[in-house]
Amino acid sequence: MNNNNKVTNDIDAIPSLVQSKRQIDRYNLDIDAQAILVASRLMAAGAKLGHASEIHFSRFGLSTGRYRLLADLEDNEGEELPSQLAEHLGVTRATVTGLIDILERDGLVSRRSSSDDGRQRSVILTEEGAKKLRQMAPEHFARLEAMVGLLNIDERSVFLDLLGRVTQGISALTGELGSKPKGNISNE
Amino acid sequence: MNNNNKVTNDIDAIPSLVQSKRQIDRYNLDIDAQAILVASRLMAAGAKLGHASEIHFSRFGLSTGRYRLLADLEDNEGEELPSQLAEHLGVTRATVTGLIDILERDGLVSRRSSSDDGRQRSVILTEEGAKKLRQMAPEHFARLEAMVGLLNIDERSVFLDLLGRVTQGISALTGELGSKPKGNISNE
DNA sequence: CTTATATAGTTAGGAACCTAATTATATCTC
DNA sequence: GAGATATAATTAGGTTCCTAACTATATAAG
Repeated sequence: MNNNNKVTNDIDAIPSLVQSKRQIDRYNLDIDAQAILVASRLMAAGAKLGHASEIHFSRFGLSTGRYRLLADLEDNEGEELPSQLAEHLGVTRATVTGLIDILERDGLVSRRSSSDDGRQRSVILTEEGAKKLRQMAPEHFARLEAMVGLLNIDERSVFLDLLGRVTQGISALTGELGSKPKGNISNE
Repeated sequence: MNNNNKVTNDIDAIPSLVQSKRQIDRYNLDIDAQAILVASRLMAAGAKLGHASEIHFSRFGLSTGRYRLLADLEDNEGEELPSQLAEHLGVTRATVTGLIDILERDGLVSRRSSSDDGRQRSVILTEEGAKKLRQMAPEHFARLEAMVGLLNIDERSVFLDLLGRVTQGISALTGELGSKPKGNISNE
């Protein structure tokens, strides 16, 4: 029952429609229970994916954030400023500093002071860092592809469309009540 | 350019299809770029939602985890064991202990030793905790509903179906290479 | 030129969640 | 009933990311 319990744990954590209904009914709110279910399921999925992602990257001695930093470096000729990395990854500069610290310690990137602007210290993908990316690519991408393997091509397009719109809607959580979501999303 | 920068940050962080293509092409892998895009977008959405959720609940003096614990208590007649809570929330018992500590400090729950089993200490939703849930319900659910407001009823069903299948696929990240995803998901 | 202000990166400290070890109680097995 | 084993909750310490404060350099205003 030990191992079994862990699996059950994940599955039981999936929010149900009856649960959503019950919560709404309790306060006599005029809310669509399925909408709440969508929100709850997306949160659960996001948390699950985040956790799985850390496990995935830990096999290569990386974390999700450190992999994303390396990949972004590779995508930019192997050299970027910390501020650019922060923007690309959608994290703060403070977080980038921490990611670089560990990657540098492990020899996957190095720091170089700029002569143009004494405040800047650009980050460089080392040969070892490039090798790491090369080595993990086949397994990494195969697993990502397998993850969406239960969806066919058309379904993937639909999913991207719907996910994009829900993602826009996330601002409803943080913005002013009753305001329309803003920001645009393209598939290119 | 200060405030503007923060908004741009989020938007730029959205992964693009060309980016996925470039990464796959670099290593001559036989992988569907759109599949990688789906995976990347879902990760980005999950992270964004997680962050927004914390901001949302902080308005009520709660965190996402602490709210979920209160809501689960309310859904179970206001009394549960920490181990049950851990299972329902999909977190470890250690995490539940930490959540309870703060909720108890704030007077929203209390702990009671069981006479049945001396190891158990059940958690009770206090009147103040119930009041907190009552007070936040209208705004909380209205915001959740608004979040999926860009999807009509049919689209919500489709999204739930597709999200469910992708969620099943997440095990491809953690499981053995080439193994089929397992576990079932119902909409009830 | 000097003072004020903006910007790049870092440091310090905090929140949320994790794993592993610990403590206390319960339940088997002989 | 005594010793081994299992279970409930907690504690200790680590990871990831955050905000806010700080340092150093660059730029603008007088």
